[in-house]
Amino acid sequence: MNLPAAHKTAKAAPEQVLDAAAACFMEKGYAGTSLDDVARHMGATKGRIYHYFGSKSELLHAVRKHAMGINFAAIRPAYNSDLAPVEKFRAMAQAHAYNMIKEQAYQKALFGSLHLHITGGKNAGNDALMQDFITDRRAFEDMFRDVLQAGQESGDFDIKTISYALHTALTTLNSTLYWYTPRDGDTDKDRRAVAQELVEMALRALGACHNQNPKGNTP
Amino acid sequence: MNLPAAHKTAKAAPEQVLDAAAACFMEKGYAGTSLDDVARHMGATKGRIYHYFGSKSELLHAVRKHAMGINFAAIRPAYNSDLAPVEKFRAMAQAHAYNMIKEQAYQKALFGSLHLHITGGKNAGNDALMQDFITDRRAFEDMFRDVLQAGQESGDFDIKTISYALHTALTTLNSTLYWYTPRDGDTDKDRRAVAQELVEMALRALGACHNQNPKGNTP
DNA sequence: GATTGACAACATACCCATCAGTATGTTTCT
DNA sequence: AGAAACATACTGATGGGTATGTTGTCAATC
Repeated sequence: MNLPAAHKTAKAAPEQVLDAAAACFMEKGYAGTSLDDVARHMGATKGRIYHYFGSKSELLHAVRKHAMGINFAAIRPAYNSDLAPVEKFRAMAQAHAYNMIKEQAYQKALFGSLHLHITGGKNAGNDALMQDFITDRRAFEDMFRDVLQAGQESGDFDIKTISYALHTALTTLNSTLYWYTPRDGDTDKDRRAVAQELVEMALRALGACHNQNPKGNTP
Repeated sequence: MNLPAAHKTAKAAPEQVLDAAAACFMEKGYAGTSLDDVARHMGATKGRIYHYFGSKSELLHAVRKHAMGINFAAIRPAYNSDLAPVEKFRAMAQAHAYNMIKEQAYQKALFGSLHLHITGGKNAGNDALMQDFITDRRAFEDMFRDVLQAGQESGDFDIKTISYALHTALTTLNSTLYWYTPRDGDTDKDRRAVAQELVEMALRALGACHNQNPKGNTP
């Protein structure tokens, strides 16, 4: 009822807050970021934030939710396809690895929070919200787990312990978050190439030696 | 000159502070940890901390230094050996992966800080201290890089981009920090077995397919 | 079509708890 | 006695949260 007409709407206001929060959480971590920081990052004040989000932890949760939404959307098409395990994994992995490169802000904010939960216990925000997020994360991992399991049973993968293999593969695909610095002149093609190399290594780690990828995949 | 005699010295006082700091930084992150938290964790007060360390960031730096010292000590024997590239990598990787499991507190504190630097820029502590740490970290990575390069040139590894392969391998070996929860009944043997599975996957990711490890390594 | 009023969408100003750092004791050993 | 090894008490600044003010927009009414 109060859409800013059709002036020159850059982006919806709540999403601007989310973007600013993601950027700040990425740069300085959740605890290290003040709401004044977030507000300053978008040229506003705290009033703007509290108008849309009830608290700091709620804002974090919204950022995480947004990030997870992106992640699910990225791999779902491949997951729902009827490809064979190895090829399905390749498609999902490629989409995910590429996604990690492209949405660094949200993903780093998410992983920073995730890291603290795993390691610490009951910190970093409301517990109910955190639990909800853990459930999402679990569902996401299970999509990959399914494919690994299917591939193991069909003999296409050579996996010893599913859990270890799953974490290793996902960690590999996520690894760009920890070392890839976005260049100013990097094209979409570059990013896809990086993702593809990671996918190849992940596939080899899973023991899927018997496939030469035909150079082009999931165009 | 002031060693606490030979009473029942559990541990040197400064190291107690380091341990407490590492534990707190692991649980709640650097920014999320107050020095009162650290003090409370060892049943003392801030006076104790400031008696040995000049500031919070200096304390963080000491924790990182300590962690890096452990890391170097873990892989140096294998690095200085005259093993062939693949076997040298296996030995280094095994030692490192095991080390990550055993020294979780220091390592998580270290990686939390590392993560913020990579992603953020000039935060999380004094910049000179941070630069010193980055140098250490670089030197550590280079030890693995050397072995990868040697293995690539000798044809023992099948690596496309050294940098990507290096990060993938290290990330895999570090990955336990993000998912392995130390059980109460886990023996040293268990930990070594987990490490070994990761090493095998890392080796396969590096294209070192042509070796069946003879079940026992670096005893 | 001008007026009004109600509400969204913020900004400003303020409150209070927390926290890094300091200044000053107090104890214990040598 | 003097210094190491702390504890206690305090300070200034920061930050999450709140309370209140201000502005623009739209819809009903006149």
